[in-house]
Amino acid sequence: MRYGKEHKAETHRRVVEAAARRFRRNGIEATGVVDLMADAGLTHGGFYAHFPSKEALVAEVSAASLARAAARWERISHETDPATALARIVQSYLDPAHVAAVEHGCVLTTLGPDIARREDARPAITAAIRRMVDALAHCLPERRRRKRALAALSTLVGAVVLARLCDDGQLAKELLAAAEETAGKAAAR
Amino acid sequence: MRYGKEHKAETHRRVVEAAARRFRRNGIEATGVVDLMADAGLTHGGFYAHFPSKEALVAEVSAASLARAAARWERISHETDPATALARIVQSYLDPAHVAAVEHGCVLTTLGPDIARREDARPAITAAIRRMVDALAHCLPERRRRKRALAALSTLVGAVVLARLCDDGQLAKELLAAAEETAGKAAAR
DNA sequence: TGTACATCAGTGAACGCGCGTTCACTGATGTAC
DNA sequence: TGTACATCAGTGAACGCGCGTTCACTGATGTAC
Repeated sequence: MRYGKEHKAETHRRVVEAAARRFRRNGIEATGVVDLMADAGLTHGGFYAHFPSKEALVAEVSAASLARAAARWERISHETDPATALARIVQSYLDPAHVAAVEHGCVLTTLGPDIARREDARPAITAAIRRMVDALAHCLPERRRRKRALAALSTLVGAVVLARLCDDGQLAKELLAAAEETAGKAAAR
Repeated sequence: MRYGKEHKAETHRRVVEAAARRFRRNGIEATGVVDLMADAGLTHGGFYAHFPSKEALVAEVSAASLARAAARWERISHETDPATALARIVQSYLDPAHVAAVEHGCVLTTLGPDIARREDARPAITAAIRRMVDALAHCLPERRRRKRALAALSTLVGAVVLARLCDDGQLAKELLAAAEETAGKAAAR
């Protein structure tokens, strides 16, 4: 079964993506190596040709997932005018449909407390948070822009965590709407 | 080993408290029944005289822990003048020392995404969130008080989740300070 | 007051199970001649 | 161009281990007489 040089990297990517979905939907500990390899169309034995351990996969998944999110925010914040960019970022983050799609949701809100306990995952996550704050700051007027960006990110993350905890869809929507107003209008002040 | 009537209830409370600490510090799945019973000074076999399953314990722990937090906020918001009450709630939630003490931290920030996946834990959590929002609203001036309370809670929760993810203590402090200003000054607007 | 018995919170061995990880093996393809 | 060999991504049986849960048992105390 020898393959071309792209092949292994491509498989690696597929496993990381399968893990990203499973971890977010079912939790990290509840996801077995067997499960996620099966999702990627493989058997479990091959796992250790790609990753030294499950912990290393967790670190890679969270780093890759957040780096992608940060890159998306950077793109939006540089390609459009500030006010539109901010609205796009905030609205897509707080979109109820996006909140419902846990398996594709931002890792900060789906795995946050869990990866905070894993020391080796944190450096890359910190870097991504910094990039996200900077992207938000880029959309804001100059006065106290950094402070506002930091607060806006907190509001976004908290609203999504809370909306997912709520049994009651009405309360969840209220939380998202209130957060959108607070984070979205940071620009108008 | 027959005991007085208070005894079993007291043991039950001790197990719930031990579990609350372990779950927050190490995560729910990483905490075994053996571990938390040992913390409470017992052996694992007795667990099922107190709880039908580990899942039931998880639901009880999160409900009890959040009910206590909600009750505290209600007490503060009714015992002091609105501005002081808001400042006390916000400052204690965002206190770096409190952020560091994961095992005593608010369940919304330590176990949030994890308990959002457990259907049977959510009704009690939703009720506690509602009480916390109402307590915050009680500290705010009348105009759009509910919306501000909802946004403030999101900001508090998000800031603590993010601060715990940050490798870098400086960035963590910035996040907390920015959140304090946004959530704390909701009253002054 | 003293004795016999019932109660039941807590014990600890045992269960089946799925976990993360290892490793000898397979076999399709790239490479050397 | 054709053949022999080396490579190595992926396979699947096997490992020890700790998990959640069950259950027959213990023995200190409350209760009945």
